Amino acid sequence: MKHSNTAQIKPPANLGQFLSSIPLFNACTAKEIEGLLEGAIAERHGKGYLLFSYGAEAQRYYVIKNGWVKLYRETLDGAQAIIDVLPQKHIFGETAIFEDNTYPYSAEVIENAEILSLPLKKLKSLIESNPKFALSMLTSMARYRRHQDLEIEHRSLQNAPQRIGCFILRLTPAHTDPQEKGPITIHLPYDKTMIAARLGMQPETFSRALGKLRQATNIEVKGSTIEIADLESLIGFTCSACTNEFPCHDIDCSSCSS
Amino acid sequence: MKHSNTAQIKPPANLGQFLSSIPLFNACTAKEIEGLLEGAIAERHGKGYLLFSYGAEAQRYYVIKNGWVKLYRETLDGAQAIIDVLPQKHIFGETAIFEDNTYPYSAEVIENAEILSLPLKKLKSLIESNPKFALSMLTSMARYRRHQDLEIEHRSLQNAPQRIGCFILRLTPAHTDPQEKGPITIHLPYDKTMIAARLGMQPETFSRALGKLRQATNIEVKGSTIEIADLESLIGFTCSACTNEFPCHDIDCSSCSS
DNA sequence: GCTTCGCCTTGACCTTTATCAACCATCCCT
DNA sequence: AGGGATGGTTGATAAAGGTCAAGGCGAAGC
Repeated sequence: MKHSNTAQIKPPANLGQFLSSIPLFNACTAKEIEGLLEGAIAERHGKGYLLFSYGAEAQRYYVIKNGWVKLYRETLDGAQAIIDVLPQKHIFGETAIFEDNTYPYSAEVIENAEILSLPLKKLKSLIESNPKFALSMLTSMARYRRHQDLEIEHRSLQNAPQRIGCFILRLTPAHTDPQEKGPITIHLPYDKTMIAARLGMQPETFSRALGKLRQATNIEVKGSTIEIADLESLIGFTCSACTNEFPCHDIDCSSCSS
Repeated sequence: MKHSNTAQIKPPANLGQFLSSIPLFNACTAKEIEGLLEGAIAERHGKGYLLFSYGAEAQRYYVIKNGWVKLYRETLDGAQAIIDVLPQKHIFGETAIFEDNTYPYSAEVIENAEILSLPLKKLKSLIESNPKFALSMLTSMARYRRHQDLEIEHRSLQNAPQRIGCFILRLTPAHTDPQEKGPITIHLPYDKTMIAARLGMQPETFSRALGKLRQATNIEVKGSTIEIADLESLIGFTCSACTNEFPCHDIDCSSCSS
């Protein structure tokens, strides 16, 4: 295999600072962070690396330092359902605590990534000992829930070009003003095929739908670079089939746990 | 309007016992239950009664004593996205605590229902003061998350007849043996139109898809009564496009909060 | 009894998306 | 430069589901 499962150990450094920068751990003391980090492992993985499989026994949860990870499940005949595709700073695998200590989905690296893995045991004891942290955790889960609700909504109300438009809009910088005039340039963060799967459509449909979107909203597509000439037009086309107003940015899911 | 928004006050009685029977509150002491119930209101509402609207300020959360409630959001032009349809013993509206104290969806009664509403304040202080309860809450949210993940999966992998089949299977008693031979009779719990919306399809599609399902699996449909002659056949047809094995029953979502 | 209304079904037609197949572009490797 | 991945696009066709319009049917009301 080309994108084989390369994994290298990297000397842990500054991990505490990194963890603290994640909203879920915002309120943790230095001591607590230190506790969470006991037994931490930081690794670099190539595209295609399987972090864990659905149903496997869970001892660790994961934090993305950079890169992208997809969460999915698959049927007996190999069809995959993409549950989510996560960017840096996201946490995943931690819900195994609340199940029977097995992972409720599989997780695979889709863009070369640095991944931190931490013992679930420490997380669990922090939840149990610090009510404030439990509340953070709840807040984080509630955020994620809302993010998933939105996903369901998109699948029922938006068509393919609109789902792509929405995906693109959520890639614009978080502080973008809907009235913004000048052209905005964004880069697709991973393969188009993967984006298609993430949005619940076939690659062919994605390609064609992107074409329609281009025609309808004057965006320019060059490979994985997209230039939005007229933001308002894109918003008008996309968000008319959604219950949220523009600067939704996943309802700020930057602080989600998953 | 025919199904107008009737609401009657009902003398609260035995509410404590009812609350304790809900998994989320299982571990609560009698005293804690009593605290939660301070300011409780039990009401009966007719079909169509709007409990609260998306974005409204939230002071209370709700528990379904019986009947059915739909959670949804809508676009400016009136299209609704059904987020979920909840049966008795479910809790909803409680996530407002973790947002900005507004409801993240609208909630409407769809079958005459008895609904209990409780002050969010008391819930919040219980979470903060009792780490065990916070953990119950987390467990409950994690369950719900899984339930929503499954929903997304169904929408990407199952076609209309399969989604209906899955819906029917989840209505069979929880202890049903997949090998069960004798015919099983179930009743659709609410309008077919509503089920269609819940499953993300049009009423016409539902009607036709139910026809296909009937042909494919030898179920018998008479109004809202369905007789499953051959359970294995129904399972085979339905669950082949799903990552779960049969007795999924929403991964026992009886203990979800929403 | 008849009427009415809400709910459900059916038919005809159209749009959207999936599927199958071929082809192109790019990058990488040697 | 050539060969082979990989990823993306395009065309033809089919299937699934949505839309519009009409009609059936049963429960509730008169």
